[in-house]
Amino acid sequence: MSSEKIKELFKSRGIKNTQQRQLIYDFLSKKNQPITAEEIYMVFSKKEKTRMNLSTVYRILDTFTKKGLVQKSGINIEGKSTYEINHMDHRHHMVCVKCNKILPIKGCPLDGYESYLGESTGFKIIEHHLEIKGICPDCQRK
Amino acid sequence: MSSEKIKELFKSRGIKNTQQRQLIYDFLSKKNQPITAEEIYMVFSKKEKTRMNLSTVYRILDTFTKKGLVQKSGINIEGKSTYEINHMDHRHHMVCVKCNKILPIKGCPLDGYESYLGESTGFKIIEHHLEIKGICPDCQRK
DNA sequence: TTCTATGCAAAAATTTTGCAATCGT
DNA sequence: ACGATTGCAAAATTTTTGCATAGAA
Repeated sequence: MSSEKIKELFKSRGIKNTQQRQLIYDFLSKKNQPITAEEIYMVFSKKEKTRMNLSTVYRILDTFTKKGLVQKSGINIEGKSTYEINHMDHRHHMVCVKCNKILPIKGCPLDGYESYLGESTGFKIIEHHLEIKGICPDCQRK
Repeated sequence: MSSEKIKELFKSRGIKNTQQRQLIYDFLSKKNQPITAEEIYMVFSKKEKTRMNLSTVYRILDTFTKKGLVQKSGINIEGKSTYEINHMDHRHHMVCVKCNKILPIKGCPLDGYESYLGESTGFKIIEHHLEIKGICPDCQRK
């Protein structure tokens, strides 16, 4: 997504277009994985050209979350919260218990099941949350 | 589960049977829902008869997790990690967001899917965790 | 220009740790 | 009695906040 497109997206949501917000949004949309605020901070604080404070990262993630651009993921990495782009399409992940690598899963295995469950139990289902843990191919070889 | 049964369970896992561990295990198995360390602490620190320190709660949860009795849930409540009993029989629940009623689900909707996922990605899948939220029939009528 | 966002430093909140006292076997 | 567990206080870590400055509309 181009810088101009992101700017438009921000405008449509009433988010002021700042350099830091551009950078974080762009980064998250490319990352496509739950990531901690600190990881984001590390990426940018190392670069000479960008000014980026950890507080700012937290504040921007908070803003994005409130505006629905980002969501706090259920996954914690070393005790830190993680965030990810809020794909309009519902998505799940696998987490490697050894290296904490996160892999998105294509599609949702509960598609269809939810409506079946709702009908058979009378529950009005609002959302679900699925976490799959395992060992990734790399760590299996070690 | 009786105090004696819990004691046996501890013994079988090499966990020393202390008063605090009994209390926490008993509480968690009845609670049957993700809960924060602080919530557990609050429950017991208010009672005259029990001594229970927040550090102890964290340490016990850590011990239980390592021994497989408890698992850290993916869900964070107000920025705090949550923990829940690790049921040996693989089971899922629906939680009513209005009255917190919990309804077990028959069967696991991911049966079969896990092996498919493992094969197609090379991940060695260890476990999964599913939470379904909705509004129960009773609360829909209100 | 005006209002908001950022950086910085400090505070608040959560989780972990060291050590002496206590408890369980 | 011995080693493990707990309470307490303090440290470490993560997240939030106040305020002056810089930046966007």
